[in-house]
Amino acid sequence: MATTTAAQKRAATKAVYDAFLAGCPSRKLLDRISDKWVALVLAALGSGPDCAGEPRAMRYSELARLLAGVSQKMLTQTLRALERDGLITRTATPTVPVTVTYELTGLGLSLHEMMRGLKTWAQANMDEVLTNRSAYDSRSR
Amino acid sequence: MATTTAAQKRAATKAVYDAFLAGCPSRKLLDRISDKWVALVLAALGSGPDCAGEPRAMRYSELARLLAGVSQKMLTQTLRALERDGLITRTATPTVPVTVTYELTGLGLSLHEMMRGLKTWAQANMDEVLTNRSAYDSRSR
DNA sequence: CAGTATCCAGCTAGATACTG
DNA sequence: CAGTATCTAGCTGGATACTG
Repeated sequence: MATTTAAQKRAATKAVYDAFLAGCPSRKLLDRISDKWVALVLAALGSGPDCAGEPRAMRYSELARLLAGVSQKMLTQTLRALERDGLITRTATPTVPVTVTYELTGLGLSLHEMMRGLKTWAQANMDEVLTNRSAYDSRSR
Repeated sequence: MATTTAAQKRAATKAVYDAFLAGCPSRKLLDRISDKWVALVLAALGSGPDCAGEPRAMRYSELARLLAGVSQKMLTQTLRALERDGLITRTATPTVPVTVTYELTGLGLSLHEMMRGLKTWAQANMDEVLTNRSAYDSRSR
């Protein structure tokens, strides 16, 4: 039926695109790293407090103190998610009271490196974006 | 007063960290690109429908058709945000009815290149993440 | 110390309807 | 064709309180 061809084409396109989205590794990656606290935990474990040091293990309370403003709920949730993905390891030492440390895995370290590339782009270009933004705003107002 | 020193220290740390967060270019970049439709529009304008072609201008309706599932509201909102940031240009041709095309700027193209690096990491490593994820789930259940 | 459990306010995405 | 306007349901994140 020639009259349904166009509609069929569009449906096919949508199906392909939906599948692309659902399976897209980039989308999954973005979903993970775009989380505010994920990025910060990664930065903390990967580069220390000032984002300029060495990767090192940190305790739960140390992270909580460093990421000022994070709620316990979000910190725990974030750490669990990263552990689940194999990006960090959780180590509990049965002292009294218990001591728990978190550390980047090789995979987590690799992700951290990738995010430094992102950081480089941001430092090089976000000023221009911000300039464009305020120029646009003053024009339309 | 020596008794307030610890509290003062923590308050100072928090203040520094809050300032770091507010001004951090990386944070602003993440806020922009983590948006689902931003990433998709960038990919569409930068690499064509199949993410493998050349950067080219596209019409509003063409984008709407390609990004199957996007609402008019979100598409318009996304395009406005990208235009505001100087990442794409909007060109309206006064035909009847009006024709509007969107195209990446140099800055937008540069961002698109950066995101291809992210895509590379995702394609190389997300499989491992997904494996870890299901292993973790089957362990704890 | 290192969490877990619960509740709720705020924002946002999407559906829907309308227009120059 | 390319939008704008409005409404609302659902999710997310934070505050709070409790615990092995």
